[in-house]
Amino acid sequence: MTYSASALVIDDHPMVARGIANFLLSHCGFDQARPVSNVSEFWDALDTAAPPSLAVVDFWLPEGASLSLLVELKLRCPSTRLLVISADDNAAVLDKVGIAGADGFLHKQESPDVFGRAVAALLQGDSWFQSGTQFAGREFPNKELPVTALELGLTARQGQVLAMMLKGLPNKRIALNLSLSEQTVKEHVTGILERLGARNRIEVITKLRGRKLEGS
Amino acid sequence: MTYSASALVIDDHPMVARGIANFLLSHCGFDQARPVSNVSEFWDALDTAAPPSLAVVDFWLPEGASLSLLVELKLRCPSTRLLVISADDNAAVLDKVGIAGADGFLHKQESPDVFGRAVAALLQGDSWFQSGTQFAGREFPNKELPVTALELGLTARQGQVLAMMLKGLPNKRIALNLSLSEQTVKEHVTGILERLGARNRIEVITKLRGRKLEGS
DNA sequence: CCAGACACCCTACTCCGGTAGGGTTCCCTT
DNA sequence: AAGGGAACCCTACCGGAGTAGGGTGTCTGG
Repeated sequence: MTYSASALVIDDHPMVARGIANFLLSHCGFDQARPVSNVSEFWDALDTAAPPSLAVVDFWLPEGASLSLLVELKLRCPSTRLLVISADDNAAVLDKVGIAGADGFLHKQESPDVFGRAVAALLQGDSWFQSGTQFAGREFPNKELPVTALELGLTARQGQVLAMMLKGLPNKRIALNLSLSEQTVKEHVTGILERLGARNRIEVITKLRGRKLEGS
Repeated sequence: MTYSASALVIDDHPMVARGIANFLLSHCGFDQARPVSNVSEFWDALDTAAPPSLAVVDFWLPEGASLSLLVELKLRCPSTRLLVISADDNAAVLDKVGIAGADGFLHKQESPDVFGRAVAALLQGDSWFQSGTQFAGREFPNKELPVTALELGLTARQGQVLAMMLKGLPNKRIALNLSLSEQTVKEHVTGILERLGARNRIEVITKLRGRKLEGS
């Protein structure tokens, strides 16, 4: 279980990032754990080293950058496991995080023990969404909270296409609705899949579980 | 709009069925509308005549027969439009009805005017789910109410396959999980599609919108 | 005892979804 | 002026999904 594991930890409070990084080194068998405290530092770190096995991301980054960061990260380092931490126990947060491609979610005030188990689970390829219930779990009443296309790092057009994908429309129908060629729709779909880190439209649909997008 | 339209109306209270049938004849341009008040009568009527353009089905039939009746009907007469009526405004009802393949849903106490518009919408190929919001609408909080495979007229095996389909698993994976050949899975899938009146798995997923089945 | 339903397997085919790799236009920023 | 990104179009290809049409064995109810 203690392979060679590297981590990148981002939290806008440097001490927190540092603390987590140290914990990973001393208690989780990581041989590398770099703490950063802002987004550009984060990308720098990514560019100057091999993709880490784990990224720990604070949800409340300035300007709400975390969601797009998650998406972007999943895109650039598909193999990196994503653990999101937040001081906030809002179900909506957890929900959005799941959509954006995180592999796990934890409250900051969680005990080190739990933290360690979550990390272990992620490294093994499992998910960890607080209390072990996959974010599809029933205690999150799925309030149809709208997710904006922008939050997911999508273009406006991709957002329109995604909205129809979620209704279950096939490419041909979407093309008709938007007066496009089927091929163009396919390209938008490909873009969406890439962004959301899904392998096909079914994964997208099950991830977003019948949620609605901004512009209806 | 007033083609030759025929209807079959089932309600366990004969007077209600009769009243609706008359309304269809006098106000909706139907040239045939047969009221029946129990299930066997219903199937008899179906066997002895061409599939009607519209079926009006009371949700509260004895023994909760309406759900399986809907599924069965959709299977035997795919072209028949299905309007479900209920005295009950429980969101769960509306939800289940949508799953079972109904094209529209109405409260019994709805005004004749609305009733007429709903019927017209259905005959045009549209859906009608109370207040025009497609049953995907936001005012139904989607309580993850479990639907049993049996309620949908599925076999146990089909239920297992469906559960995995809803998680977004491809046939190959389902086959592995159940130790089956991919082909066998395909056949179960085909059976499910037939039953639920869907054209592909995506329609199934969007219809059931991430709900859970009985046996996990 | 036999019909029918169910579960299981097979080959062969079609169609749609998604990828790859070409191209044009518009617009925005450098 | 030049580059980049987004939107749009095309052909060609591959793999998964779903259908068609064959087959086997088991169990259950008339």
